[in-house]
Amino acid sequence: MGRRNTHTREELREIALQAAEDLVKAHGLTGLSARKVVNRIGYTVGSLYMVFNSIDDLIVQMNERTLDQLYEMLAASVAGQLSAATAIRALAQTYITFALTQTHRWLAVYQHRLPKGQTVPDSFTEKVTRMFELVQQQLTLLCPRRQPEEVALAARALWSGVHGICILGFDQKLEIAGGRSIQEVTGSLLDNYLAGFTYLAIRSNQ
Amino acid sequence: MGRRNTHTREELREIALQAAEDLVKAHGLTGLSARKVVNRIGYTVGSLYMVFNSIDDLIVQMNERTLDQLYEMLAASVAGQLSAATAIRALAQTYITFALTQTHRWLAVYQHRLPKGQTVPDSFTEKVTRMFELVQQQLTLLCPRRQPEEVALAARALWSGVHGICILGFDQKLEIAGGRSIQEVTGSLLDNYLAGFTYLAIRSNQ
DNA sequence: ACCTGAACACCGTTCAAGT
DNA sequence: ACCTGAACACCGTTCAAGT
Repeated sequence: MGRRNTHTREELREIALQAAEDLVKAHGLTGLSARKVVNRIGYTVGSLYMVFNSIDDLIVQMNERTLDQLYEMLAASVAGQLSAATAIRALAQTYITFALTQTHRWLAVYQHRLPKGQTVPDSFTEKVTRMFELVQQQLTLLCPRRQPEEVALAARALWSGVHGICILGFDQKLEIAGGRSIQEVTGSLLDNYLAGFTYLAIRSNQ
Repeated sequence: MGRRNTHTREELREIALQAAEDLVKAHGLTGLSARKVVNRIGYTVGSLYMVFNSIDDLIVQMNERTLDQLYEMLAASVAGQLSAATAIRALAQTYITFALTQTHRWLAVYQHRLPKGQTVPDSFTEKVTRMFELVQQQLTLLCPRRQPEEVALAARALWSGVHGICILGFDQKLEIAGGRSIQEVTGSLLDNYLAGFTYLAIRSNQ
């Protein structure tokens, strides 16, 4: 026993995070445990604590990777758009598609909660902020004469709205009981919010 | 040991749910466990399974009580309002206040997820639907000429939006990084969405 | 019929002991 | 320095045994 050195610390971190991701993909955050992760990579429980402070630390790092991948897809979906209006709709559609196809990984980002006193690292918060800024940029293009603070507020309202629709959509809380699809509800949110946002902008300039 | 009969089945269920609620109030859903619940009420683990099918069953029943109380407060806040517009704002404010004051109980409703194949009972879904209908009623009063399906869609979009803002607001995901208060973001959502919803209604009637 | 408490298969985390 | 595996204090769930 002891001292195998088949992997560097960084390699160990990498394969552990990959194993964690696979477990979450297959069974959700509930299906993840320290022992299951190390079983997958041929180590024992103790070794996990050479690379991670706790199982929560591992989960946060796994979730940061999910946020990275989500951001890449969002950024890519904006790139090809001709107008700010279509770009915002593309962002929403990409977010929904990610939530629909990577449901377990996406849910894990929001489901996981750190114990009492702990807070998520700055790197995590930055990745969330980046997403809001992507929306904010397009809203600025849509209404260039609006105050930046108003646009920042709008980006948060709109993006939280899309997120809320996705969250409730998966909890059988939307579809059931005469409910509508996530796409339809998001369409209503974007149509009416953006109409209001641009209309009120015109009014305030008169 | 055995056969104390100090409580009826219904009383046992009641004090167990109350103990669970107290634990969640104090420490969140993570602070809840079958053993902690029975410790609080002077029983042993096994007895819990006389009244509940599983710990998830207990949590679902506890969450239904939270939804009941939330609904009562929402319904009460609408009662005193003079217009549909102020009623909708009152609903949002009551929802936010509930989330801010009963954070742990409110979070537990959305945080808890049933294992793989299981679904939440119909009684649970109905309690969620009731909330949407409260908003839907006011939107119907606000725009009486709109198709009922459009109003239903709007209620879901608007309410999911408010919910999303609350959820992200507590995950340090809104406030941090030049963020705004939950109240401000909700204000932006309501102002712009309702402006768009009523404006587009006028346009379509011209 | 009601309730216990031991048993089982799990957790996360720590750490002396081995190489 | 790296890694193990036993130990500890927890889980949820079951069920024979007691009253």
